[in-house]
Amino acid sequence: MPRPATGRKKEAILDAATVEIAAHGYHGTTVAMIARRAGVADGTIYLYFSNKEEILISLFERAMDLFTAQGARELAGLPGPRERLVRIVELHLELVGADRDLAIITQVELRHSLHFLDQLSRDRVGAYLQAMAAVIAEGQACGLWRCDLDATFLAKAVFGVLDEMATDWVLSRRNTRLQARADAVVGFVLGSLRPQA
Amino acid sequence: MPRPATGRKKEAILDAATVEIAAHGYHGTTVAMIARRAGVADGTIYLYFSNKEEILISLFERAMDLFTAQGARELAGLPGPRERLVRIVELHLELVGADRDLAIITQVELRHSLHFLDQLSRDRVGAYLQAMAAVIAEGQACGLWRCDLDATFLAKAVFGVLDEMATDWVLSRRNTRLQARADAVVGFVLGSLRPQA
DNA sequence: CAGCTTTGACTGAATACTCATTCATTAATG
DNA sequence: CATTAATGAATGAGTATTCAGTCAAAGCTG
Repeated sequence: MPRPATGRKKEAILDAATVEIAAHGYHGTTVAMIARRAGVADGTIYLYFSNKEEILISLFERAMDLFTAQGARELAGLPGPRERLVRIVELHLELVGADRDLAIITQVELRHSLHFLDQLSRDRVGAYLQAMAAVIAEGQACGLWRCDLDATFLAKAVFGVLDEMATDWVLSRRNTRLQARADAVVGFVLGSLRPQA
Repeated sequence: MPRPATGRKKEAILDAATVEIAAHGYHGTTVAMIARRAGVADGTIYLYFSNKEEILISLFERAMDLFTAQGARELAGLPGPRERLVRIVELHLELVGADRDLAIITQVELRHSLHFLDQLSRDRVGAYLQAMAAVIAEGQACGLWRCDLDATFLAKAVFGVLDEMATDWVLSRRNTRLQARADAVVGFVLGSLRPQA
């Protein structure tokens, strides 16, 4: 191997790790398996990642960066909180549903240990929840949605629904598309936010 | 120690495993750690469980049996679907919130591998979801709740909300009680089920 | 440009562990 | 005594990580 564009290997390692970890789980995947699939030597992994766990973290961060980038881009143009929330729901299901291997990792493998989940939750997912809560608060402020429940609470509830749909899809063997549930979820969520009678 | 009441040790091992796994995670807990806390020898564990994973499974099944037993008992006396669903929400939060160590295991540690989660999901959690869907379908049948969404879907959505609240509580460091969120969750869930305007 | 030097990305066998599981032995019991 | 629960040291399989060495390319020099 001469001196090929550095950075290609890092991507190759992350791609290989996604496939292997989705198939065998984090603990069932050895560093050697990832190296083999990526077409690099075991040691090469350690030129790009300081340890096995960092591969998993990088995987998640790469995915989350794409997610938030696309989210920010798409939401910018939308006029009201209703349109934005609907788009958030659609995007969530669309992006998680786009790559089953990655979905297995985000919905199952990443929920490893308290310490791990705690850290992820606090950082990236926390920001996502806050963004959702802001949209909901806006809808509350203009009288569109119920105000008897806290926007942060409502955001968590909506996230819970989305997350459960995603996990259910990952675990279901049938060959459905996650996106197909978007209408039902939108119906549920908008229903739940209507002002109380 | 030769022949003391058999069965006590099994419980002791499960209790010890709950504490250790909650503190260090499943993979961070060694069989020796569980044995030490339970006050038995390493080998004794294998008189009661065929391997380490079976300890985790037994743990979950013991908890789930208590859960469904109490659920069945409490729901029997309630007149309508509304009362039953409210009680399901309250019980879910009450029982998960009653033991933080156990909650760490059900909300975090058990979600380890696809294979594992898949199996649990299909069996015990599947039965729980079906019971909830039955209550919702009943409410739909008597015109109490919206009929434009499938009862099975609605049950999953409600479960998602409950599960997210539980996970959020487990990860939050503040010393709140999970039960304290019951009113908000009930408000959200009943709101989401109202018939569409 | 032709030889020479330097570089550092890459390799993969060897290391240095950790732990689940076993089983020969011990001791309580009826 | 015979039986059997219980023990815990020994085993050995499995694997993350290291590191001494390789070699293609880039830089240097006259």
